[in-house]
Amino acid sequence: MTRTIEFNPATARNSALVLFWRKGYQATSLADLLDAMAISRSSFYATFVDKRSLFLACLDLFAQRSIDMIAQSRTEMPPLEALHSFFVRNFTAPRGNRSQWGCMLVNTVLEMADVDDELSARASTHLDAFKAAFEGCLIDAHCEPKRASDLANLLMLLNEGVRVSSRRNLPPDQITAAIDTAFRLIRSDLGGNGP
Amino acid sequence: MTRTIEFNPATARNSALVLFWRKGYQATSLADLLDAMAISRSSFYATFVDKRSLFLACLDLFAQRSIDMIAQSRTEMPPLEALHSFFVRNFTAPRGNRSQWGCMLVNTVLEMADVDDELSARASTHLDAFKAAFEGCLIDAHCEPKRASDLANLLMLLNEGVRVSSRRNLPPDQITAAIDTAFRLIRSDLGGNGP
DNA sequence: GACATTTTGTACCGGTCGTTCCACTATGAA
DNA sequence: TTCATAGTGGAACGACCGGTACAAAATGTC
Repeated sequence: MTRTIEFNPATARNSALVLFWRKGYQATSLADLLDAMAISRSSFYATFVDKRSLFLACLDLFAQRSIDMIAQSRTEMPPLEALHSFFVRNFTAPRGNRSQWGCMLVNTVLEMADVDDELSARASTHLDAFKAAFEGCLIDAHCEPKRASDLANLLMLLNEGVRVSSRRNLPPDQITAAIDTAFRLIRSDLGGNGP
Repeated sequence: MTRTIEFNPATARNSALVLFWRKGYQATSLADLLDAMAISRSSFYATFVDKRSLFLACLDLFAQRSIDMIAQSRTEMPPLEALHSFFVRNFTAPRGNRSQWGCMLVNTVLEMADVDDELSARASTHLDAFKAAFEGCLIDAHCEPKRASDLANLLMLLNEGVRVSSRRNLPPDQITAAIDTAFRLIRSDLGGNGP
């Protein structure tokens, strides 16, 4: 007896995304993918072309979701709190242990640098959107443009660092503490030298 | 005509280190290694056991060299300047474009998380030594133990972030500027709230 | 020159990789 | 009932993987 309903491509793609996110491109075999997506080899190629194309689609999907996450935080609370909560939420487990998988974009940049320029560059381009989002929040918080750009770059370093640290099985409070310290420094800088 | 002198294992291992550093474990094939090390397949297995063992040796070697780098900076200038220069030097090209390869430990943590626990954990353990070194510098700079630990954790995030950013082909001054901003904030925090 | 040692070149192993192909089966509409 | 569509299962592909085996060649020592 086989499945009686057509499989849902979006659901299958999402299963693939999770696998790529956790294990990266190279370590994820086709067998792993088919198993997780619960579709046959034939359906896979008919629907997603090939492994590489699917990975690119997942990369784009991941980026879009992440940016949406920042945008939503931004509608729910003051800009600086939104930023802070984005950082904390990213490695404080919401469901499962997603928080220990880091950021698929960061993972891909590192895995594919000097291996596959297109994949690495695509991930890096998506990361640029993060900087823009950070900068937007800072502008909203009445930060001068020059300093907003500076701090946004710093927040990028911080974000990438958090994504690395979250894959290291460190005591969680160690990272939250570091994030809190960073935001305390930033706030005091903004408060003390504001216009 | 073949080589007339025995190959130098240390030199060969160093060539392997560079390759692993740039391309990671999985993307580096045995053929790549033999080519870079300029030795035959037979000599490889006779001397380095297998690919995995060689990688572990390279990982340890990389960690030792990095820690030595911090220690040396620390003997050459005041502790806070030593820290700052460590950060800047790590992605300002000293020779070749080594600075664009990031940190082999960070690369390995990400590549091997959820793929090979032993390799990932070993890299992560080596990273712990960085935190200790950072903390030591801060203590030397007359920082209270509690705050030294806090700031060391923050510097770890910053360091990991720099190592990711350095693989992204960004304008270099963008990263230096972010590092400078971070150290400005830290200095002002230390100066304003010192004992 | 003879010998043991070291290194090389090469062929080969079993396994896995991503991909293609095709006969088969279930489904839904006419 | 017939027919097109959608999905399955599995065999087979060629390429490459890390690792082994072994005879030939170069080397240093006596």
